[in-house]
Amino acid sequence: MAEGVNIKRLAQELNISIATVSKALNDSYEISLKTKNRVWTLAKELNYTPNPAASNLRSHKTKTIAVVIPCVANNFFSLSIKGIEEIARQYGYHVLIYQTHENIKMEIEFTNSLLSGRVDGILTSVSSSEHNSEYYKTLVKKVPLVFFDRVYEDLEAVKITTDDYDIAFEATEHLIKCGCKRIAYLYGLENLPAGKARFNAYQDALKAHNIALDDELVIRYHEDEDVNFESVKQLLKAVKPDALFSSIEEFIIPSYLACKELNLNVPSAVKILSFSNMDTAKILNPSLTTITQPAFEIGREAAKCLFKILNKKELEERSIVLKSILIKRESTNI
Amino acid sequence: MAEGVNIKRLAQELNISIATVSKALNDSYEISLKTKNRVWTLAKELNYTPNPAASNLRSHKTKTIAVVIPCVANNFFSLSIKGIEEIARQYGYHVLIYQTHENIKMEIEFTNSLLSGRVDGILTSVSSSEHNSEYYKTLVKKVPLVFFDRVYEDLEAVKITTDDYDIAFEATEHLIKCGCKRIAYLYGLENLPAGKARFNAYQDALKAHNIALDDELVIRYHEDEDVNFESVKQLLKAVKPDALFSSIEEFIIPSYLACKELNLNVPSAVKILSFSNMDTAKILNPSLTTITQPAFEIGREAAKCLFKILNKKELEERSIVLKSILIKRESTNI
DNA sequence: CTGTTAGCGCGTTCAA
DNA sequence: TTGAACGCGCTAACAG
Repeated sequence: MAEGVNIKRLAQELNISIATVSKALNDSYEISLKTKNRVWTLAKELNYTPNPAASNLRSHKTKTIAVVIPCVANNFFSLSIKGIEEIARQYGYHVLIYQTHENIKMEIEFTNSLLSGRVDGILTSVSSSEHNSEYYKTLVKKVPLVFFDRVYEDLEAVKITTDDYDIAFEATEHLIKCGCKRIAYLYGLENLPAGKARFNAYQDALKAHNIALDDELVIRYHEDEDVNFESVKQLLKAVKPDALFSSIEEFIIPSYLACKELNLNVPSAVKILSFSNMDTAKILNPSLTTITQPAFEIGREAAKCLFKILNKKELEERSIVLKSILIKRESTNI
Repeated sequence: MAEGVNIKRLAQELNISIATVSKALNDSYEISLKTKNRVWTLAKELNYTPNPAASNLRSHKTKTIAVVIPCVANNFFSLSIKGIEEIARQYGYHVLIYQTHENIKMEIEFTNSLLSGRVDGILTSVSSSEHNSEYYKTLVKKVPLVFFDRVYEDLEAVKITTDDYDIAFEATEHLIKCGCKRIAYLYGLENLPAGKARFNAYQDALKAHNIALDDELVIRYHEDEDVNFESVKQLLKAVKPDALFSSIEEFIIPSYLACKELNLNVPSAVKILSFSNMDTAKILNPSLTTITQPAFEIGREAAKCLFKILNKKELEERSIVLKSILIKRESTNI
């Protein structure tokens, strides 16, 4: 029934011009309420839906935004998408998803493919593999773009991030107050501001409490999860830390499994603290303390900013920083 | 640089007609290799990308598919999307995401909004809130549509599902062999074939082992997680089961928390077994046995089927059933 | 308030 | 082998 119903057809049936129908459907002030009503009722009757391609071609508006992220199968990003989608619906927008898998080439390829007018704007959380701000420097001039969570420091752009430094500092202090002296750091997102801020906060907190830094206590994320497992195991055996501060949730599983294999009780022998948006972290109580980023809110804020830009509204801030939450666990409580 | 580059521009620069450029770009047999090469090189030079709206308007092909699911912030669905995206990329397709939040009205609204030619095809996992096969009965005739995981039984359509009955039977038997006699069932997806199959398998397995069914051992999923927590707690207190078979992963957290609150050791006092795609389930070893659905593969298969349909290729099967895996845990091993 | 006209960028006749 | 012309469905100027 909806097949082949276009404004031309509506115009014919109502004996008015195509332009009038178009204006009526867009609720233009030029059209009388009476005519509008006639058009609207017939449109509903015939189940008319505008052809998006035609309207886009003419108006240069796609009613579509793109989300370019490393991966959807990740608690943080899937929650962000949920937030983005919610806002997009409010504005009647559609949401395209692109996963880069931390591959900078795909990131560029996808983003370029969006430049031909497929979307009105883009939300991006950059890949951690390489630094690529030159590319984005020219890109932000071509298309409305909002960065969220994973951003580049040296880039003039609209950014939604979290208080990585502050919360990591607080978390480190928490471990110290729990009596930990040899806190290992599982370093992720090295190439990004978020990763660096977390690591700096860890170091600064140790210094502030007169605890010597020790390079041996730091291990770096590897994309092969077996390697991470081995690294953590090696660390636990060789350096004997009393806590593991995991800066990304990908380190949680190898941490637990390594402790288990070495018969190290969590949290009495080794405490584990991690950035994480896993719901299941609740079950790991009392052994896991988590830093939870407001992923859903980040998605919402990022989308809101983008729509402000699209609607040419003034942004109060070009950079918004949301607060994370440190969820302490029973036995690690002070 | 890519701004305003269209076939008209290419035609002008090369002193040939627009039509020739169009044909050359589409590698038409009518055009000489020499001309094609001239066009292709210039196109690359000027960074030409075709306008998707225009080409869609003309050709009725959008190079876009939609995924309509209850929620992305869910281990199963986010993995499915990952699989879908991977296949879509291979075909040069774009992926739109719509979350219904188990709301049948949104499901219909979204799906209808896609009928005006915004996408070439749809992948759907239906909402569990209500039965709605009448709607889909007419829909499948209008647009290429593949159902995955959550489907309607009484619907002639292409479906990708998993072996819910078999695996739930195997899981129940596993619990029985571990010595459990009073296995509680946490019932989710009641309105869907998957949910019913799991429950039937549970009952049939008990019968096969001459264990009496007991309605008191069954509780049903409620969307308010506090209610679920209370239900499980109540169940544990009043009926004293020796195992909880959770048919959806949403029951895992309330199950653990309830056991904890009642000081019931898992798995020695109560065993927990659940459908789940959580990576972190690994940590819960030895207390949790999981049934893991091949979410990623389901996404891939569903997408593959859809593209076969779009390319008018013959489908070998209109219904594909993939195998789930029962991951047994140490202490519950036989 | 309503209608006429002219494209948006592309693909597909059909004629040369 | 190429090109001129038309139209997909809609919106935006401009007339009336």
